[in-house]
Amino acid sequence: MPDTIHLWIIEDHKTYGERLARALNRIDGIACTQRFTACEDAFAALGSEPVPQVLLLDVGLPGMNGIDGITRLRQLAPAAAIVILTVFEEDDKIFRAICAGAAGYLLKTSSTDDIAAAIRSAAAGGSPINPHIARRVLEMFSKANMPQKDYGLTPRELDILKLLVDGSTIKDAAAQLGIGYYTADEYIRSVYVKLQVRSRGSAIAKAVKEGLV
Amino acid sequence: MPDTIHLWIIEDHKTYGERLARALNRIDGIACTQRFTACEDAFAALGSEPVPQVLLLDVGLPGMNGIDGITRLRQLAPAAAIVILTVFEEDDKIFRAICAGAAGYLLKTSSTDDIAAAIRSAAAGGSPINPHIARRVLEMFSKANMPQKDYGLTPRELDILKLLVDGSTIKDAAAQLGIGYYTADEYIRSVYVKLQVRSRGSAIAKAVKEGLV
DNA sequence: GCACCGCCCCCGAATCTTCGGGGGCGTCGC
DNA sequence: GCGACGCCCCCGAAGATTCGGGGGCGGTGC
Repeated sequence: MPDTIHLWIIEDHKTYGERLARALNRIDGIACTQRFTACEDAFAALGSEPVPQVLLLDVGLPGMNGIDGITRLRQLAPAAAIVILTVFEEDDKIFRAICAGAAGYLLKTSSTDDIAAAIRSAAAGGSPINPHIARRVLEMFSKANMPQKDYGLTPRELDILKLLVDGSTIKDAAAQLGIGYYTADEYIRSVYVKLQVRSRGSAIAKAVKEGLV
Repeated sequence: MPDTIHLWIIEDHKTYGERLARALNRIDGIACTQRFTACEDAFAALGSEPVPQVLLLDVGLPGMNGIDGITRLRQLAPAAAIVILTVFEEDDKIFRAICAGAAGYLLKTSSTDDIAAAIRSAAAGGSPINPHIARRVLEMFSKANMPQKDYGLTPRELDILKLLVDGSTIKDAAAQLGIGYYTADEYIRSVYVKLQVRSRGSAIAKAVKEGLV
């Protein structure tokens, strides 16, 4: 890594931001070229200053809520990797920050060295995540995709279900599968029983929600 | 951390596994007490041996596919943190490993020190993830939750749509909202136009898929 | 004033869905 | 051989849905 990484810090807690900037500047290969105490200031600067590779952001409180700040920053500087540095570790905050496009999530308990390493990997296209946070993310991830219940649907039943989800009528679906209308109807009824629903609509909703298709 | 972390390694590449075990054993606070070349061997050992805190697993190839291996290991040793150590970085593999309950994901390009640090944070309840992989996970995450398109549905239209997704008929939905059947029908038609679908089924599927409800 | 839009209501006819029955064929395991 | 099960087919009647029309009320903005 011959080039130094240009870094901006957005941090409303003034003394912490200052100390962090000084500490990081002492490290080889990292140059903190700007420091702000509010997202809005950074928006303005993005118009005139060269865009940094990495943006360290405290999704704290000031004015604009941090999440929207990420969104705006991403619009203004798509190339910059936005790394969150905060004290919060609520699932919801983490979740929304990630959805808004954060490229990393650190806790303020991290050491300067950890932060420096994180900045480097963010600049290299990685996503440094505090293991604690990562555990949360992974849990959310698997929770969101776990309920892969097995309803014992047969292949044919799944075929029909897929077609229904795609918007076919029973008639259409039967035609596409090359079977008779009544046969298709039969399968659908069986699907209803197995999914414990009593209508096409609920079956489709359940199928999509639980990723059966 | 006064106690040493008990570690098992499951790695089909014999010499790599041996070297890694030796290297890790030289590190303070880590003891690799078992080493296997196939998941099945580990299953057996879990019956008689004390369960390790951390399980380093190469989701490579032998016999059982690695993903199912994770699932089984989680059943047999729910307390153990399973950390994947592999050369693969395809989205699908990563995704499924995480869904199966992996607590970490490292690449074999990692240094021994990195691996040791990862083992420590896994034992402490964290989820060490290679920043490269983390980026992938975060992208999957935000991609899965981004397409929050705005179809310009009115509040009333959304009400009806929600009820449809929950399995109501138009009549039921109308009753629940305290409006007439024909009015409900009206809204539904409008939803169809806005979502560009032509049937209840597709509307429900689209609504669920895109998280409009 | 007038257009536009959200909200509310109505009708009829064609079509689709649901659910109660009825049947048959082939394969697998006991 | 017999049951269980997947797959295939059929009927009819009650009810739901879709789509083509029709109407009205109140608010917002030009």
